[in-house]
Amino acid sequence: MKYDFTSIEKKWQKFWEEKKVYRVDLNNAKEKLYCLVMFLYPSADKLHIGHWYNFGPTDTWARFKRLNGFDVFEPMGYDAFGLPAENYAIKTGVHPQDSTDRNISVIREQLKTMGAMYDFDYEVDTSKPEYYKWTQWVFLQLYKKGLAYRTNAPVNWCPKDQTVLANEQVVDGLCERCGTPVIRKAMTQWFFKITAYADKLLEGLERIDWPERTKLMQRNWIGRSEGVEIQFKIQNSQFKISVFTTRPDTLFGATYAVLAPEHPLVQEITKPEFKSRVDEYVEFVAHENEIERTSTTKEKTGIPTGAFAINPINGEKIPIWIADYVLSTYGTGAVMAVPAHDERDFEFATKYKLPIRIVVQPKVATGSNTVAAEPLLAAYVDDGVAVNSGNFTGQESEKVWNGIADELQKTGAGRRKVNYRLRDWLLSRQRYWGAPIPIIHCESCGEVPVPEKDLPVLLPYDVEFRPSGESPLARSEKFVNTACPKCGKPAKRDVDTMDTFVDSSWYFLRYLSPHLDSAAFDKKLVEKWLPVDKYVGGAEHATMHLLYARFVVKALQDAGWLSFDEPFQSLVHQGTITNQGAKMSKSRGNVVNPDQFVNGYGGDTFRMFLMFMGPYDEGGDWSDRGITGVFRFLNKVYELFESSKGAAVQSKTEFKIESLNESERKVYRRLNQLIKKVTEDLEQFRFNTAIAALMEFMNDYTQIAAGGEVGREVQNYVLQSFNIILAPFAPHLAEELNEMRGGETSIFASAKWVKYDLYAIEEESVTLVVQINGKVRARLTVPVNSSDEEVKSISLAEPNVKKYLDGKEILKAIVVRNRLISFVVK
RNA sequence: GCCGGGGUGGCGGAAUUGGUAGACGCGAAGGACUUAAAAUCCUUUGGCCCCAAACGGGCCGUGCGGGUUCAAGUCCCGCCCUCGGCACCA
Repeated sequence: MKYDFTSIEKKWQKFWEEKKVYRVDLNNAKEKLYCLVMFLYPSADKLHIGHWYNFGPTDTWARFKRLNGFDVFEPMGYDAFGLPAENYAIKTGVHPQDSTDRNISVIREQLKTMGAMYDFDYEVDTSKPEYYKWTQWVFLQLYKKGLAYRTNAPVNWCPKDQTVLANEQVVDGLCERCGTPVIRKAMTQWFFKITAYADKLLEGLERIDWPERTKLMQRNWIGRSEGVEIQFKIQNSQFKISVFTTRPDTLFGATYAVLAPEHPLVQEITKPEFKSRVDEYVEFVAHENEIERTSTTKEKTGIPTGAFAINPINGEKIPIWIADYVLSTYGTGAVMAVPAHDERDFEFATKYKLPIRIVVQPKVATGSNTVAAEPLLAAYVDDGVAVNSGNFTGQESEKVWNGIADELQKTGAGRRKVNYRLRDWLLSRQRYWGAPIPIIHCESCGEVPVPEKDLPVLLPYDVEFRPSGESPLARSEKFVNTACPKCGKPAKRDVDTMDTFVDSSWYFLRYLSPHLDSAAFDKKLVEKWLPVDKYVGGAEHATMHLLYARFVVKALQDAGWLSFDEPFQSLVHQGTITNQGAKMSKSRGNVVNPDQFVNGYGGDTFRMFLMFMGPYDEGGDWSDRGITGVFRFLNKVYELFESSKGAAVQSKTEFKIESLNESERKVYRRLNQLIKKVTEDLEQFRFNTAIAALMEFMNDYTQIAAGGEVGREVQNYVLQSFNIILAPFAPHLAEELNEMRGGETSIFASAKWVKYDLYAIEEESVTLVVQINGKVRARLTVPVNSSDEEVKSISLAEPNVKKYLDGKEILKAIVVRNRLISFVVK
């Protein structure tokens, strides 16, 4: 019989589903293990290679854990709300709900061909009222804690599509869909106060097992910086400007101050004779688009206001400018400019001929490190010794930093302050396909949250969702008009929907009880199963989903709903699979469809090939070259089992190595080495080397066994063990082979991972090299753990060694046990 | 510009963390089986060289240039290329 992967895979998929092999008793599990992949975005009706690459290997790890006795919960679901479905609808007229439902039913069938342990009774679908009712509930919990608020803020606006865009839809300042430069527009928007958790989000990173680079990205994104907020009085004015600086030690070097053009004080302080030019400039900046405004290569522009600020440290009068390089959204929206010690200020001061004063000199002023007298060629931004700094002159930067901060604090002109780069999370979308925000606006009561008993606020099906600049829901009279829950008078619903990242920031809580209709999640189960033990997904979510989910969990903990504050204890990123160097995407037309490989080689071969390609976290450029290697391997395995059909499934599991003949001993040793290798590699997601080891073993085993010296008992033991360690990689095939050998149930229900015999692993002899002055001159085979003296005398007897030692004096001989001997000669 | 990952045969990639570079697989070449092809199996396969030949020996070789060491893909210094993230965050 040939390896008929098509019927084998169908057969076992059906078996698993019917027998509910992967059903976990969530309440009574003893060794819980929650293994999670980032759920699917069903914007297209097909899985692509990236999904397989994410899900397949993760399932292999999960199966490995299951065989090791864990109660593994491995769910799958759909992140079904979102723009792609809506855009598709706008283009084709197919309602997003219809296209999403259709896509999901196709995808679900495709998922089954992967042979993962998903229990489809535990699916979640974020676009279903039974799910988003609880997304709305989550919103209300945050709202109650004062963590959701509405305010007027600048958002990304695409003038062509007449719609607001999510940040992630703005690529290099352009609208992702039509390529039009995005502009900023002030609109009243909903925010989550994620900045209130900045320090907690930083602190939590210390306690979780995540890739360092991901933690670093989050740290950078949060961007904590310690500094001082300093008040500058304004000459002849009751106003003050407040600036944030991380370099109070350079305060004596401040030669001007700058406000962001949007700063509220601009209108107040501008001198009448400067007003028309200032207004003109503010108008000009407002019309700059995102690329122009944020480009670092663009020349900075600015204009004086005619007003002057008083430097609180020395009473000096400095001009106040407005300039586009100061952001209104960070710190106080105003800076003190120290051109000698800040690159941006230096560039600006040089351009506008503003004074530059050196107040820090390098500690050791030697060579190129010397800061020469003016004119400076570049800003000196490092620490050093203060100069031109009043009483502080001569002190080191750090001392000056604290000295000036203390003095400002004493005089009330400043205070130490921590600032963050992180902004609050803008969660409202003027879009149709999302969860409605459960808020009602009442003329007499104002903003009123929808009472929890009235959830869900249903998303109406029959809505004109083509974009026109206002929320599509605003056009649905039926939706908008309601009664105020407080006073009963006519009121209007909030017409915005939530960012899909809200949906995905709590779904891992819902999986355990997806059909529960009395709560968002089953508290008892969540306490038992969370945090997620292993979370696997793309690194592109490092500063979005992975940050949002951490925030929501922390907020829910503070609201008393959870007892833990980190959702994902351990995180792994799969690498990205590219095609001809570019990310696979529909718009590039370079998406590779996995079906052709599933049909041509089978799901087992395909998932195994993806694991064999290279290190899991590196991904790589797609090529199907090599898939035949894995296919051949599985064929060989199949044929080997086929040829020994009828051998007992129950076999001896341990042998005394002394009682075996030479071939058997070799096989037994190789097998135990293999088990050790695969066990260690799987633990660390090193699938490629584990598979290479499986192949090596097969090669060696068939060769040794061909000698005919390997007895039946040992053969049985080898097949039995080999099949178990193969099972996580090729689950369908393993089931079939197990059945061939008389197994009566699923191998995943009956078998246990094989323990290796440390004693059996040790080799009897090793090959070691002889080096003379660093060059390899001979290789010898000696008994393992031979003594240094033995090794030395054996190597000295080698002809080639003799040749090179002839007439030389041995200065040193270094022996590395079981590795090498190295002679140093003269 | 800043931060992080990575450069190893024709290709995907191994290498116990300083100790036999190129495991495993693909591809290629030659051979066996076959009327033929496919499939399968066997042999060879980093480059150059010495020898009549060897399953013998030598030299070079892990992006480039230096260094440390008995020994460097691995450590140090200085560059180049590439991928990812951030990008006027004061």
